[in-house]
Amino acid sequence: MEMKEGKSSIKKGLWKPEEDIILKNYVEAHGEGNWANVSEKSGLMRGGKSCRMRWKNYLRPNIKRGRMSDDEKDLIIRLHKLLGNRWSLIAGRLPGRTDNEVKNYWNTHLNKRSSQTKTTTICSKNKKKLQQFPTSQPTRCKISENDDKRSQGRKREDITAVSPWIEHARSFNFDTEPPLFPANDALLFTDDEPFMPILDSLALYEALQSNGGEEYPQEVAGHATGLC
DNA sequence: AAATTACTCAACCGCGGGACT
DNA sequence: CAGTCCCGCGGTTGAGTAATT
Repeated sequence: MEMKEGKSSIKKGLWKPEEDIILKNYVEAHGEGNWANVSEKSGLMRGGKSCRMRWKNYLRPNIKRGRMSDDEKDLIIRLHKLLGNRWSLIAGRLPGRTDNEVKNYWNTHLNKRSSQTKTTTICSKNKKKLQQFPTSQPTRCKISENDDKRSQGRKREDITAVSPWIEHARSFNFDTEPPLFPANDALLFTDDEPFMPILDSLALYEALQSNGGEEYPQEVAGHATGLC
């Protein structure tokens, strides 16, 4: 897996304007996809993933850059409360914004803010960080030794370590026990809760409805209302 | 003015999953 | 069915820069 990108000839680091032009021209000529071949065929010495990421987060048409509007902030907060860290889902509701941008924005602006006001919705990973660096700022600190140790042995198992809420979720029987929907959705979801597929479409529906009810797929609304 | 600290965000990495052979 | 390839996601890093001392 990812063998091709392990080659030493693959260039890394910030993209230069001329590389952007090459990639943009190539994608506009050949379309998106088949990223693995892009570097080879376009002459870029970049990995497929890097090309895809650059296109998706920066070069793609209709990318909206700059400050988040209040509406966007509000929607991010609302959707994050409901969906958790599913940035691509959240970004999908924000025209012109990318998952990376939403994720960065959350981590740098909103997470900081919420950690100041909320005490019960710190995700398990951040808990660890906060214990390590007892400030309200969850972003990285310049303690490179810790950083190195942190980056080593970074594995999925660490992330998916069983926590009490997962155990709780596992014990929840959706077949016989449909979830209740309190008026205050904060009671239903916290950052510490797992993704519950059965609630996903409803969560989106509710989030969007209370945000002015912009367009959403019919089947989502139907699914959601069907549950209610 | 220089050094240090804090912050932002583009980019990288590892992984899971679907498609294909 | 198993192996491989590719795509996309989410977590994390680190360079660049702003703010502070």
